[in-house]
Amino acid sequence: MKLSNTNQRRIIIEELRNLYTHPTADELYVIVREKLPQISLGTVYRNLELLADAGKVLKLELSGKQKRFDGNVNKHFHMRCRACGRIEDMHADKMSEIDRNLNDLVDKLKVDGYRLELNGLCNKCRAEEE
Amino acid sequence: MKLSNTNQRRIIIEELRNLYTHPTADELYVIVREKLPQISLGTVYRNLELLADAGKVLKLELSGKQKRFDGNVNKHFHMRCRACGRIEDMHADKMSEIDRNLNDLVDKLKVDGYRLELNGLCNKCRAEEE
DNA sequence: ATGAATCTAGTAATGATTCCTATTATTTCA
DNA sequence: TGAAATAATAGGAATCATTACTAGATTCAT
Repeated sequence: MKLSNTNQRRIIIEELRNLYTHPTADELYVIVREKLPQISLGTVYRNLELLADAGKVLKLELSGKQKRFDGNVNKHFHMRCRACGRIEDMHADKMSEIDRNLNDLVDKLKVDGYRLELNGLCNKCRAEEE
Repeated sequence: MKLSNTNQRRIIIEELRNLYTHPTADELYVIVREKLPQISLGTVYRNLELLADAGKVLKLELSGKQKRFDGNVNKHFHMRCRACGRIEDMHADKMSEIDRNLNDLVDKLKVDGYRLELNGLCNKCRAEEE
């Protein structure tokens, strides 16, 4: 099925790409409503699903009961902060080395791929701890 | 809070340890009911939670909407089969090497730990594909 | 054995997500 | 351009995994 160009869809993807918080569908709904007050939550869910299928956004199946979404489709890792629960991106400088490590792993185990969630302290909570 | 020794709890943990299927709470409920026909689903949920807190079973937060449980608390990986959805254990012979790889990763990223889900074909589906 | 602590079955409530439907918007191409 | 065809929407209902509640039963520590 071909995706139409609707206002709702355009604004959903636009707002998601402006965020670095990996919002849940309902969090994004609140934000999108500032631009489109009559949009429905179902529309947000449906579009996030379709956009994820089309590879335009990432659907994150991390721990926790709600799914989260990411407008950044470039390869990177996610860390859940053990203090506040926020999801933080890990744009490691050592990315290529880590990537090599994990590809080795996939190779050795003869599998297709992996899903990795890191656990630790986000920058904010680390700062507060000191 | 100290855990009492109830029939229900004993049989739940016993049955879980006999399984290698990483059952959901409701799947385990069906099995436990063969021994305790009047047990309630809530009891299964509550006990799995308590046993996980006590480190006696593992609560797996993998992708998919239902949580799964594992009576094997030794360190190992899980793979979700892309064909049938089953969760299979990865008791890699190369475990120690993999473990080293991942500990390096944690070290480099300065995080506390990780949660890894592998994706691939389980033994059964691989056999059927041939 | 007994009082305190813990647990149970059964049921209700919750909350994230999906489904449904009548209506509206977008696309296609004659 | 302007129908007809396709896809999308708002709003609300339904689903389903999980958690919460409660009165009565079991287990524990002494």
